[in-house]
Amino acid sequence: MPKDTVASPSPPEPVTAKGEQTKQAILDAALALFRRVGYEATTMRAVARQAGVSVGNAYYYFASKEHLIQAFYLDVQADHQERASAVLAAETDFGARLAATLHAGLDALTPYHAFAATFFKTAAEPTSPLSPFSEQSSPSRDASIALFAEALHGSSLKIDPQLRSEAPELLWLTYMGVILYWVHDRSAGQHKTRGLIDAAVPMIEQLLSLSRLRILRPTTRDLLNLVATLKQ
Amino acid sequence: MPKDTVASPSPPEPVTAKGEQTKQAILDAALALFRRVGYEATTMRAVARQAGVSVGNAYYYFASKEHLIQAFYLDVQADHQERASAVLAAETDFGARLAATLHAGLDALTPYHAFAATFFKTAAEPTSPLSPFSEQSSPSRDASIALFAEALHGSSLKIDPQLRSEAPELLWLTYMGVILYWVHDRSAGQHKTRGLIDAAVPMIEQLLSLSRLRILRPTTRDLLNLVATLKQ
DNA sequence: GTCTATAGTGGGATAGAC
DNA sequence: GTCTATCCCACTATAGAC
Repeated sequence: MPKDTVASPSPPEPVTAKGEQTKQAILDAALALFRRVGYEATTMRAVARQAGVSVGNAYYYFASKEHLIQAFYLDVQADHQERASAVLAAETDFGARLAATLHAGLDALTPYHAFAATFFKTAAEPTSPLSPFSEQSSPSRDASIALFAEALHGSSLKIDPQLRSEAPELLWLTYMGVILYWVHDRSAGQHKTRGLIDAAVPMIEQLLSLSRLRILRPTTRDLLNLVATLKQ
Repeated sequence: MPKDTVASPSPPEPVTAKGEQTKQAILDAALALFRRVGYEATTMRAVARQAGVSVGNAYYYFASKEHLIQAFYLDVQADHQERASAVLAAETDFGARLAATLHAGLDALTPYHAFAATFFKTAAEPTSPLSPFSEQSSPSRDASIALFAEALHGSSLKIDPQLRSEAPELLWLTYMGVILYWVHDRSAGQHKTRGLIDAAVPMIEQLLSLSRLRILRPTTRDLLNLVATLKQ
Protein backbone atom coordinates (compact mmCIF):
# COMPACT_ATOMS: atom_id res chain seq x y z
CA MET A 1 0.00 0.00 0.00
CA PRO A 2 1.47 3.34 -1.02
CA LYS A 3 2.20 5.69 1.80
CA ASP A 4 1.14 8.78 -0.08
CA THR A 5 -1.46 9.76 -2.59
CA VAL A 6 -0.24 11.13 -5.88
CA ALA A 7 -1.91 14.42 -5.14
CA SER A 8 -0.04 15.29 -1.98
CA PRO A 9 3.34 13.69 -1.38
CA SER A 10 4.54 14.19 2.17
CA PRO A 11 7.85 15.87 2.84
CA PRO A 12 10.42 13.58 4.41
CA GLU A 13 10.51 13.17 8.14
CA PRO A 14 13.81 14.56 9.33
CA VAL A 15 16.21 11.79 10.31
CA THR A 16 19.07 13.79 11.73
CA ALA A 17 18.90 15.78 14.95
CA LYS A 18 19.76 18.87 12.99
CA GLY A 19 16.88 18.28 10.61
CA GLU A 20 14.50 17.87 13.52
CA GLN A 21 15.74 21.16 14.91
CA THR A 22 15.27 22.93 11.61
CA LYS A 23 11.73 21.65 11.21
CA GLN A 24 10.81 22.72 14.73
CA ALA A 25 12.35 26.15 14.18
CA ILE A 26 10.23 26.63 11.07
CA LEU A 27 7.08 25.55 12.87
CA ASP A 28 7.78 27.78 15.86
CA ALA A 29 8.41 30.74 13.61
CA ALA A 30 5.18 30.08 11.74
CA LEU A 31 3.00 29.76 14.84
CA ALA A 32 4.52 32.91 16.32
CA LEU A 33 3.77 34.82 13.15
CA PHE A 34 0.28 33.36 12.89
CA ARG A 35 -0.54 34.59 16.38
CA ARG A 36 0.99 38.00 15.75
CA VAL A 37 -0.27 38.90 12.29
CA GLY A 38 -2.66 36.11 11.30
CA TYR A 39 -2.47 33.39 8.70
CA GLU A 40 -3.00 35.37 5.50
CA ALA A 41 -0.53 38.08 6.40
CA THR A 42 2.14 35.56 7.28
CA THR A 43 4.31 34.93 4.25
CA MET A 44 6.47 31.89 3.74
CA ARG A 45 9.34 34.30 3.16
CA ALA A 46 8.79 35.79 6.62
CA VAL A 47 8.51 32.35 8.22
CA ALA A 48 11.76 31.30 6.60
CA ARG A 49 13.53 34.52 7.57
CA GLN A 50 12.38 34.29 11.20
CA ALA A 51 13.43 30.64 11.35
CA GLY A 52 16.78 31.55 9.84
CA VAL A 53 16.40 29.29 6.80
CA SER A 54 15.68 29.70 3.12
CA VAL A 55 12.21 29.54 1.62
CA GLY A 56 13.17 26.37 -0.21
CA ASN A 57 14.17 24.78 3.05
CA ALA A 58 10.81 25.60 4.61
CA TYR A 59 9.15 23.84 1.70
CA TYR A 60 11.45 20.89 2.21
CA TYR A 61 9.76 20.22 5.55
CA PHE A 62 6.26 21.55 4.90
CA ALA A 63 4.71 20.80 1.54
CA SER A 64 2.65 23.96 1.62
CA LYS A 65 1.70 26.87 3.81
CA GLU A 66 -1.45 24.96 4.74
CA HIS A 67 0.59 22.05 6.01
CA LEU A 68 1.88 24.29 8.75
CA ILE A 69 -1.70 24.30 10.02
CA GLN A 70 -1.68 20.53 10.27
CA ALA A 71 1.29 20.70 12.58
CA PHE A 72 -0.51 23.32 14.61
CA TYR A 73 -3.53 21.06 14.78
CA LEU A 74 -1.51 18.17 16.18
CA ASP A 75 -0.06 20.45 18.84
CA VAL A 76 -3.48 21.63 19.97
CA GLN A 77 -4.80 18.08 19.95
CA ALA A 78 -2.07 16.93 22.32
CA ASP A 79 -2.71 19.92 24.55
CA HIS A 80 -6.43 19.15 24.66
CA GLN A 81 -5.68 15.56 25.61
CA GLU A 82 -3.46 16.65 28.44
CA ARG A 83 -5.79 19.26 29.89
CA ALA A 84 -8.83 16.97 29.70
CA SER A 85 -7.11 13.98 31.27
CA ALA A 86 -6.20 16.05 34.30
CA VAL A 87 -9.85 16.81 35.04
CA LEU A 88 -11.24 13.41 34.06
CA ALA A 89 -9.07 11.68 36.64
CA ALA A 90 -11.01 13.33 39.46
CA GLU A 91 -14.64 13.45 38.36
CA THR A 92 -17.40 10.88 37.82
CA ASP A 93 -20.47 12.97 36.98
CA PHE A 94 -21.07 12.76 33.25
CA GLY A 95 -22.18 16.35 32.82
CA ALA A 96 -19.11 17.65 34.60
CA ARG A 97 -16.85 15.34 32.59
CA LEU A 98 -18.34 16.35 29.26
CA ALA A 99 -18.27 20.05 30.10
CA ALA A 100 -14.67 19.79 31.25
CA THR A 101 -13.64 18.00 28.06
CA LEU A 102 -15.33 20.59 25.86
CA HIS A 103 -13.94 23.52 27.85
CA ALA A 104 -10.47 21.98 27.77
CA GLY A 105 -10.64 21.90 23.97
CA LEU A 106 -11.41 25.61 23.86
CA ASP A 107 -8.71 26.32 26.42
CA ALA A 108 -6.17 24.72 24.12
CA LEU A 109 -7.48 26.66 21.14
CA THR A 110 -7.93 30.06 22.74
CA PRO A 111 -4.48 31.54 22.02
CA TYR A 112 -5.20 30.98 18.36
CA HIS A 113 -8.75 32.26 18.18
CA ALA A 114 -8.13 34.89 15.53
CA PHE A 115 -6.04 32.56 13.45
CA ALA A 116 -8.35 29.59 14.06
CA ALA A 117 -10.87 31.17 11.74
CA THR A 118 -8.57 30.47 8.85
CA PHE A 119 -7.61 27.14 10.30
CA PHE A 120 -11.24 26.17 10.23
CA LYS A 121 -11.62 27.41 6.69
CA THR A 122 -8.82 25.16 5.60
CA ALA A 123 -10.13 22.23 7.57
CA ALA A 124 -13.46 22.55 5.83
CA GLU A 125 -11.92 21.75 2.47
CA PRO A 126 -12.94 18.12 1.94
CA THR A 127 -10.10 17.36 -0.45
CA SER A 128 -7.61 18.74 2.00
CA PRO A 129 -5.68 16.30 4.17
CA LEU A 130 -6.37 18.82 6.91
CA SER A 131 -10.08 18.15 6.97
CA PRO A 132 -11.11 16.59 10.28
CA PHE A 133 -13.09 14.07 8.21
CA SER A 134 -10.21 13.07 5.96
CA GLU A 135 -8.26 9.84 5.84
CA GLN A 136 -5.07 11.52 6.97
CA SER A 137 -6.70 13.06 10.00
CA SER A 138 -8.07 9.78 11.30
CA PRO A 139 -5.31 9.22 13.87
CA SER A 140 -5.93 12.54 15.59
CA ARG A 141 -9.68 12.26 15.04
CA ASP A 142 -9.69 8.80 16.62
CA ALA A 143 -7.72 10.16 19.54
CA SER A 144 -10.24 12.96 19.95
CA ILE A 145 -13.18 10.54 19.79
CA ALA A 146 -11.44 8.34 22.35
CA LEU A 147 -11.32 11.33 24.66
CA PHE A 148 -15.10 11.66 24.52
CA ALA A 149 -15.46 7.91 24.99
CA GLU A 150 -13.43 8.27 28.15
CA ALA A 151 -15.63 11.15 29.31
CA LEU A 152 -18.72 8.99 28.84
CA HIS A 153 -17.55 5.55 29.90
CA GLY A 154 -15.77 6.76 32.99
CA SER A 155 -18.98 8.32 34.22
CA SER A 156 -21.91 6.95 36.18
CA LEU A 157 -24.47 7.86 33.51
CA LYS A 158 -26.80 5.08 32.38
CA ILE A 159 -27.87 5.17 28.75
CA ASP A 160 -29.30 2.87 26.10
CA PRO A 161 -26.63 0.15 25.64
CA GLN A 162 -26.48 0.34 21.87
CA LEU A 163 -26.27 4.11 21.97
CA ARG A 164 -23.40 3.73 24.39
CA SER A 165 -21.00 2.57 21.71
CA GLU A 166 -21.96 5.22 19.17
CA ALA A 167 -22.27 8.12 21.56
CA PRO A 168 -18.56 9.08 21.60
CA GLU A 169 -18.66 9.78 17.89
CA LEU A 170 -21.79 11.87 18.32
CA LEU A 171 -20.17 13.77 21.16
CA TRP A 172 -17.16 14.42 18.96
CA LEU A 173 -19.49 15.76 16.29
CA THR A 174 -21.01 18.02 18.93
CA TYR A 175 -17.50 19.21 19.73
CA MET A 176 -17.00 20.04 16.05
CA GLY A 177 -20.21 22.05 16.21
CA VAL A 178 -18.99 23.87 19.30
CA ILE A 179 -15.77 24.75 17.52
CA LEU A 180 -17.72 25.98 14.53
CA TYR A 181 -19.69 28.29 16.81
CA TRP A 182 -16.57 29.34 18.71
CA VAL A 183 -14.76 30.29 15.54
CA HIS A 184 -17.60 32.65 14.69
CA ASP A 185 -17.92 33.89 18.26
CA ARG A 186 -16.99 37.57 18.46
CA SER A 187 -18.03 38.04 22.10
CA ALA A 188 -15.36 39.00 24.67
CA GLY A 189 -13.31 35.95 25.58
CA GLN A 190 -15.77 33.94 23.48
CA HIS A 191 -17.98 33.76 26.57
CA LYS A 192 -21.00 32.95 24.42
CA THR A 193 -19.43 29.67 23.40
CA ARG A 194 -18.66 28.92 27.04
CA GLY A 195 -22.31 29.58 27.78
CA LEU A 196 -23.30 27.33 24.91
CA ILE A 197 -21.35 24.47 26.45
CA ASP A 198 -22.83 25.02 29.89
CA ALA A 199 -26.36 25.16 28.50
CA ALA A 200 -25.97 22.30 26.06
CA VAL A 201 -24.33 19.80 28.38
CA PRO A 202 -27.36 19.29 30.70
CA MET A 203 -29.57 18.90 27.63
CA ILE A 204 -27.27 16.30 26.16
CA GLU A 205 -27.14 14.52 29.48
CA GLN A 206 -30.92 14.51 29.66
CA LEU A 207 -31.31 13.31 26.08
CA LEU A 208 -28.88 10.46 26.69
CA SER A 209 -30.78 9.49 29.84
CA LEU A 210 -34.10 9.66 28.02
CA SER A 211 -32.71 7.22 25.45
CA ARG A 212 -33.78 4.47 27.84
CA LEU A 213 -37.44 5.55 27.71
CA ARG A 214 -39.66 3.18 25.78
CA ILE A 215 -41.36 5.90 23.71
CA LEU A 216 -38.02 7.05 22.39
CA ARG A 217 -36.74 3.56 21.68
CA PRO A 218 -37.75 3.63 17.96
CA THR A 219 -36.20 7.05 17.43
CA THR A 220 -33.04 5.92 19.14
CA ARG A 221 -32.89 2.86 16.87
CA ASP A 222 -33.46 5.02 13.80
CA LEU A 223 -30.69 7.32 14.87
CA LEU A 224 -28.26 4.47 15.43
CA ASN A 225 -29.10 2.92 12.07
CA LEU A 226 -28.55 6.26 10.39
CA VAL A 227 -25.21 6.80 12.05
CA ALA A 228 -24.12 3.29 11.08
CA THR A 229 -25.09 3.88 7.46
CA LEU A 230 -23.35 7.20 7.22
CA LYS A 231 -20.10 5.96 8.63
CA GLN A 232 -19.66 2.92 6.43
CA MET B 1 -24.27 55.90 6.71
CA PRO B 2 -21.49 54.83 4.43
CA LYS B 3 -22.42 52.37 1.76
CA ASP B 4 -19.19 50.41 1.94
CA THR B 5 -16.74 49.41 4.59
CA VAL B 6 -13.17 50.49 4.13
CA ALA B 7 -12.08 46.90 3.98
CA SER B 8 -14.12 45.76 0.99
CA PRO B 9 -15.43 48.34 -1.47
CA SER B 10 -18.02 46.87 -3.80
CA PRO B 11 -17.53 47.05 -7.53
CA PRO B 12 -20.14 49.19 -9.24
CA GLU B 13 -23.39 47.61 -10.31
CA PRO B 14 -23.63 47.89 -14.07
CA VAL B 15 -26.14 50.49 -15.13
CA THR B 16 -26.17 50.00 -18.87
CA ALA B 17 -27.50 46.93 -20.63
CA LYS B 18 -24.10 46.37 -22.12
CA GLY B 19 -22.47 46.39 -18.71
CA GLU B 20 -24.97 43.88 -17.44
CA GLN B 21 -24.15 41.64 -20.38
CA THR B 22 -20.45 41.90 -19.74
CA LYS B 23 -20.80 41.06 -16.08
CA GLN B 24 -22.91 38.03 -16.92
CA ALA B 25 -20.42 36.89 -19.55
CA ILE B 26 -17.62 37.01 -16.99
CA LEU B 27 -19.66 35.05 -14.46
CA ASP B 28 -20.66 32.45 -17.05
CA ALA B 29 -17.07 32.03 -18.15
CA ALA B 30 -15.96 31.63 -14.55
CA LEU B 31 -18.59 29.04 -13.67
CA ALA B 32 -17.85 27.07 -16.83
CA LEU B 33 -14.14 27.02 -15.97
CA PHE B 34 -14.84 26.14 -12.35
CA ARG B 35 -16.86 23.11 -13.45
CA ARG B 36 -14.25 22.06 -15.99
CA VAL B 37 -10.96 22.52 -14.13
CA GLY B 38 -11.96 23.49 -10.59
CA TYR B 39 -11.56 26.70 -8.64
CA GLU B 40 -7.85 26.70 -7.93
CA ALA B 41 -6.83 25.91 -11.50
CA THR B 42 -9.07 28.62 -12.90
CA THR B 43 -7.04 31.77 -13.42
CA MET B 44 -8.51 35.23 -13.70
CA ARG B 45 -6.60 35.54 -16.97
CA ALA B 46 -8.46 32.52 -18.33
CA VAL B 47 -11.81 33.81 -17.11
CA ALA B 48 -11.22 37.15 -18.81
CA ARG B 49 -10.00 35.51 -22.01
CA GLN B 50 -12.98 33.15 -22.18
CA ALA B 51 -15.38 36.01 -21.51
CA GLY B 52 -13.67 38.07 -24.20
CA VAL B 53 -12.72 40.91 -21.88
CA SER B 54 -9.58 42.24 -20.27
CA VAL B 55 -8.41 41.19 -16.84
CA GLY B 56 -8.97 44.72 -15.63
CA ASN B 57 -12.55 44.55 -16.79
CA ALA B 58 -13.16 41.35 -14.83
CA TYR B 59 -11.89 43.09 -11.71
CA TYR B 60 -14.11 46.03 -12.55
CA TYR B 61 -17.16 43.83 -11.89
CA PHE B 62 -15.81 41.34 -9.36
CA ALA B 63 -13.61 42.63 -6.59
CA SER B 64 -11.76 39.32 -6.30
CA LYS B 65 -11.72 35.77 -7.50
CA GLU B 66 -13.65 34.81 -4.38
CA HIS B 67 -16.39 37.24 -5.25
CA LEU B 68 -17.17 35.09 -8.24
CA ILE B 69 -18.18 32.45 -5.72
CA GLN B 70 -20.59 34.85 -4.10
CA ALA B 71 -22.30 35.35 -7.44
CA PHE B 72 -22.43 31.60 -7.89
CA TYR B 73 -23.97 31.28 -4.46
CA LEU B 74 -26.75 33.73 -5.31
CA ASP B 75 -27.49 31.81 -8.50
CA VAL B 76 -27.83 28.51 -6.68
CA GLN B 77 -29.93 30.14 -4.00
CA ALA B 78 -32.43 31.40 -6.57
CA ASP B 79 -32.47 28.01 -8.24
CA HIS B 80 -33.17 26.29 -4.93
CA GLN B 81 -36.02 28.69 -4.26
CA GLU B 82 -37.57 27.99 -7.62
CA ARG B 83 -37.29 24.20 -7.47
CA ALA B 84 -38.62 24.04 -3.94
CA SER B 85 -41.58 26.33 -4.55
CA ALA B 86 -42.75 24.10 -7.39
CA VAL B 87 -43.04 21.11 -5.06
CA LEU B 88 -44.33 22.99 -2.04
CA ALA B 89 -47.33 24.23 -3.99
CA ALA B 90 -48.71 20.70 -4.27
CA GLU B 91 -47.92 18.99 -0.97
CA THR B 92 -49.16 19.31 2.60
CA ASP B 93 -47.37 16.50 4.44
CA PHE B 94 -44.54 17.99 6.44
CA GLY B 95 -42.12 15.13 5.88
CA ALA B 96 -42.61 15.28 2.14
CA ARG B 97 -42.26 19.06 2.14
CA LEU B 98 -39.06 19.04 4.15
CA ALA B 99 -37.54 16.24 2.11
CA ALA B 100 -38.45 18.00 -1.12
CA THR B 101 -36.91 21.25 0.08
CA LEU B 102 -33.68 19.56 1.11
CA HIS B 103 -33.46 17.52 -2.09
CA ALA B 104 -34.15 20.63 -4.16
CA GLY B 105 -31.16 22.30 -2.55
CA LEU B 106 -28.90 19.44 -3.57
CA ASP B 107 -30.44 19.37 -7.04
CA ALA B 108 -29.42 22.98 -7.51
CA LEU B 109 -25.92 22.29 -6.20
CA THR B 110 -25.21 19.01 -7.97
CA PRO B 111 -23.60 20.35 -11.17
CA TYR B 112 -21.02 22.00 -8.97
CA HIS B 113 -20.23 19.16 -6.60
CA ALA B 114 -16.52 19.02 -7.30
CA PHE B 115 -16.15 22.77 -7.21
CA ALA B 116 -18.49 23.14 -4.23
CA ALA B 117 -15.77 21.70 -2.04
CA THR B 118 -13.75 24.85 -2.55
CA PHE B 119 -16.84 26.98 -2.38
CA PHE B 120 -17.60 25.53 1.02
CA LYS B 121 -14.06 26.11 2.16
CA THR B 122 -14.37 29.78 1.31
CA ALA B 123 -17.79 30.04 2.90
CA ALA B 124 -16.46 28.57 6.13
CA GLU B 125 -14.15 31.53 6.69
CA PRO B 126 -15.94 33.48 9.41
CA THR B 127 -14.44 36.80 8.41
CA SER B 128 -15.42 36.25 4.80
CA PRO B 129 -18.49 38.02 3.47
CA LEU B 130 -19.24 34.67 1.86
CA SER B 131 -19.82 32.92 5.16
CA PRO B 132 -23.43 31.82 5.47
CA PHE B 133 -23.33 33.29 8.98
CA SER B 134 -21.99 36.67 7.96
CA GLU B 135 -23.73 40.03 7.90
CA GLN B 136 -23.51 40.27 4.13
CA SER B 137 -25.09 36.88 3.59
CA SER B 138 -28.12 37.70 5.70
CA PRO B 139 -30.41 38.50 2.76
CA SER B 140 -29.83 35.14 1.11
CA ARG B 141 -29.73 33.37 4.46
CA ASP B 142 -33.04 34.94 5.43
CA ALA B 143 -34.49 33.85 2.12
CA SER B 144 -33.27 30.33 2.73
CA ILE B 145 -34.71 30.26 6.24
CA ALA B 146 -37.98 31.59 4.87
CA LEU B 147 -38.06 28.61 2.54
CA PHE B 148 -37.92 26.23 5.48
CA ALA B 149 -40.54 28.29 7.29
CA GLU B 150 -42.78 27.80 4.28
CA ALA B 151 -42.08 24.07 4.30
CA LEU B 152 -43.14 23.88 7.95
CA HIS B 153 -45.98 26.38 8.16
CA GLY B 154 -47.65 25.22 4.99
CA SER B 155 -47.84 21.70 6.39
CA SER B 156 -50.38 20.01 8.61
CA LEU B 157 -47.82 19.12 11.28
CA LYS B 158 -48.68 20.12 14.84
CA ILE B 159 -45.77 21.08 17.06
CA ASP B 160 -45.07 22.97 20.25
CA PRO B 161 -46.21 26.55 19.53
CA GLN B 162 -43.05 28.24 20.76
CA LEU B 163 -40.89 25.83 18.87
CA ARG B 164 -42.89 26.67 15.78
CA SER B 165 -41.31 30.08 15.42
CA GLU B 166 -37.75 28.90 15.99
CA ALA B 167 -37.96 25.70 13.97
CA PRO B 168 -37.26 27.24 10.55
CA GLU B 169 -33.86 28.42 11.73
CA LEU B 170 -33.12 24.97 13.15
CA LEU B 171 -34.19 23.37 9.88
CA TRP B 172 -31.90 25.73 8.00
CA LEU B 173 -29.06 24.69 10.29
CA THR B 174 -29.90 21.08 9.48
CA TYR B 175 -29.68 22.00 5.82
CA MET B 176 -26.21 23.44 6.42
CA GLY B 177 -25.28 20.15 8.02
CA VAL B 178 -26.62 18.22 5.04
CA ILE B 179 -24.54 20.37 2.71
CA LEU B 180 -21.48 19.76 4.86
CA TYR B 181 -22.02 16.02 4.55
CA TRP B 182 -22.79 16.29 0.82
CA VAL B 183 -19.59 18.20 0.16
CA HIS B 184 -17.65 15.33 1.70
CA ASP B 185 -19.79 12.66 0.03
CA ARG B 186 -17.71 10.70 -2.45
CA SER B 187 -20.41 8.10 -3.22
CA ALA B 188 -21.78 7.85 -6.77
CA GLY B 189 -24.23 10.66 -7.39
CA GLN B 190 -23.82 11.51 -3.71
CA HIS B 191 -26.53 8.94 -3.01
CA LYS B 192 -25.43 8.65 0.60
CA THR B 193 -26.50 12.23 1.21
CA ARG B 194 -29.83 11.51 -0.45
CA GLY B 195 -30.20 8.57 1.90
CA LEU B 196 -29.27 10.79 4.82
CA ILE B 197 -32.13 13.15 3.97
CA ASP B 198 -34.64 10.33 3.58
CA ALA B 199 -33.60 8.79 6.89
CA ALA B 200 -33.31 12.04 8.82
CA VAL B 201 -36.60 13.61 7.75
CA PRO B 202 -38.89 11.10 9.52
CA MET B 203 -36.79 11.45 12.65
CA ILE B 204 -37.03 15.22 12.54
CA GLU B 205 -40.75 14.96 11.98
CA GLN B 206 -41.10 12.65 14.95
CA LEU B 207 -38.95 14.86 17.18
CA LEU B 208 -41.01 17.90 16.28
CA SER B 209 -44.21 16.00 17.04
CA LEU B 210 -42.82 14.75 20.32
CA SER B 211 -42.14 18.35 21.29
CA ARG B 212 -45.76 18.46 22.48
CA LEU B 213 -45.19 15.64 24.98
CA ARG B 214 -45.20 16.78 28.57
CA ILE B 215 -42.01 14.88 29.53
CA LEU B 216 -40.10 16.73 26.83
CA ARG B 217 -41.52 20.13 27.66
CA PRO B 218 -38.58 21.16 29.89
CA THR B 219 -36.04 20.04 27.32
CA THR B 220 -37.91 21.89 24.61
CA ARG B 221 -37.89 25.04 26.73
CA ASP B 222 -34.19 24.66 27.43
CA LEU B 223 -33.53 24.28 23.75
CA LEU B 224 -35.54 27.37 22.86
CA ASN B 225 -33.82 29.42 25.54
CA LEU B 226 -30.47 28.28 24.25
CA VAL B 227 -31.28 29.16 20.66
CA ALA B 228 -32.56 32.57 21.75
CA THR B 229 -29.36 33.26 23.67
CA LEU B 230 -27.09 32.20 20.87
CA LYS B 231 -28.81 34.32 18.27
CA GLN B 232 -28.92 37.59 20.24
C1' DG C 1 -19.86 54.43 -17.35
C1' DT C 2 -17.31 50.84 -19.68
C1' DC C 3 -13.24 48.91 -21.31
C1' DT C 4 -8.33 48.10 -22.96
C1' DA C 5 -3.48 47.58 -22.66
C1' DT C 6 0.49 47.45 -20.14
C1' DA C 7 3.53 47.33 -16.53
C1' DG C 8 4.19 46.23 -12.04
C1' DT C 9 4.06 44.15 -6.89
C1' DG C 10 4.26 40.48 -3.94
C1' DG C 11 3.62 35.94 -2.50
C1' DG C 12 3.07 30.63 -3.05
C1' DA C 13 5.52 27.16 -4.93
C1' DT C 14 9.33 24.67 -7.60
C1' DA C 15 13.92 23.33 -10.11
C1' DG C 16 18.14 22.40 -9.85
C1' DA C 17 22.83 23.59 -8.27
C1' DC C 18 25.67 22.60 -4.31
C1' DG D 1 19.48 19.38 3.47
C1' DT D 2 19.95 23.69 1.97
C1' DC D 3 20.21 27.52 -1.10
C1' DT D 4 19.41 30.78 -5.09
C1' DA D 5 16.86 31.82 -8.93
C1' DT D 6 12.76 31.58 -11.20
C1' DC D 7 7.86 30.79 -12.47
C1' DC D 8 3.09 31.70 -12.11
C1' DC D 9 -0.73 33.99 -10.64
C1' DA D 10 -3.87 37.18 -7.83
C1' DC D 11 -4.21 41.64 -7.80
C1' DT D 12 -3.09 46.84 -8.51
C1' DA D 13 -2.00 51.07 -10.93
C1' DT D 14 -2.27 53.94 -14.57
C1' DA D 15 -3.38 56.24 -18.63
C1' DG D 16 -6.31 56.66 -21.80
C1' DA D 17 -10.08 55.18 -25.64
C1' DC D 18 -15.06 55.27 -26.53
